[in-house]
Amino acid sequence: MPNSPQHLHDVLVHLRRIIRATDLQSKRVVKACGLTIPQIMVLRSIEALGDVTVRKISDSVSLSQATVTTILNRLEDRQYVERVRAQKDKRIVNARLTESGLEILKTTPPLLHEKFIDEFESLEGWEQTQVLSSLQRIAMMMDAENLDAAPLLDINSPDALV
Amino acid sequence: MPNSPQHLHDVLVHLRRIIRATDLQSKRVVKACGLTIPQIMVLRSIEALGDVTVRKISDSVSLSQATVTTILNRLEDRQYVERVRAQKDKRIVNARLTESGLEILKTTPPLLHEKFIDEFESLEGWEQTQVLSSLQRIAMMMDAENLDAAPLLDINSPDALV
DNA sequence: CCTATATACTTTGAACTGTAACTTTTTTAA
DNA sequence: TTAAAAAAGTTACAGTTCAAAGTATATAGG
Repeated sequence: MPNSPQHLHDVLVHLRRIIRATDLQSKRVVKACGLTIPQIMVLRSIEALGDVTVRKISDSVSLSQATVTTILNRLEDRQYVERVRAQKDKRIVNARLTESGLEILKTTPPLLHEKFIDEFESLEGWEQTQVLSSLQRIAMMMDAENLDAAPLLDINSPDALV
Repeated sequence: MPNSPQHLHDVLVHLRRIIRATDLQSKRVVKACGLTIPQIMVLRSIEALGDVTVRKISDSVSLSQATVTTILNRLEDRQYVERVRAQKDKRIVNARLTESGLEILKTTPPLLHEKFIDEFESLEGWEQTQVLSSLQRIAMMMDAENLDAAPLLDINSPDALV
């Protein structure tokens, strides 16, 4: 018989640790290259998708439009990105990488900690799959927006974002 | 043969979705009871541990001391908590729940979305265990502080924090 | 005793994050 | 045609989060 209340509590504890570890990794990455993880994800997303709207970036990196706007502001201040208003529909803003943006992207480290990467890669294939599918399951269960069961394995994001 | 780069990328994507879902849930909880998830976790931690130092709270909720301080500031402003300086060692600050603090705690909803709780509880016992152990594994692999393999199942946190 | 170090906590500064309200532009419908 | 509704972004605001620097107190060594 599963002990759900205890398990749920443990889920919460582990999630908090994971969120914290992610924050800490972002600080490490900042020290290494001057950009935070969300900034790098936005840059890579623009690189992968070409000139792209704020909405598409926000879908691609799982952040709200408002958050992407503030991140774009900072990236634009530093001239890694420029905004180009679309001609046919003037509501639309396309983000575009600058030369410096392309340059800095080359200096960015992996977004997951090396320890994590090493340990994950040292897992057996079936273990990797199990971890991944659990993670996918949790992501789906937590996604209160899509109340219908979303199709599995619908990952069609730009690659090499790690 | 495992396709690690793709898997690592997928791990990152799912983690981001999970972090976002957690943020969104916190906003929902605020609407329901006026407190954010971190605030509730701190309050429950104080409730569970009794008069307790900032350091212990920060360990218990997996947040830095500085973060707990700012959360305590807000909770103290609203008089849910009071700080009591220890007599024998005046560096130490103990946090204590007030009457209102105890009251408000009774009104707080579960910290995981109801959809998540329902779906998690509907899983088979072995599935719950698998999800939980994957989560624990990820949390451990991401924890760059503890480079040695931490012992499994060392969960001794106060209960009913969900 | 007195200085150096360590501990407990707070402050500061910068970034992330979302909702709600707002502006501008486009589309729809009367 | 023109008013209403929708869509794309931005702004305002409040909270979270951490590292690093700062403050106050305690302990250890000379």
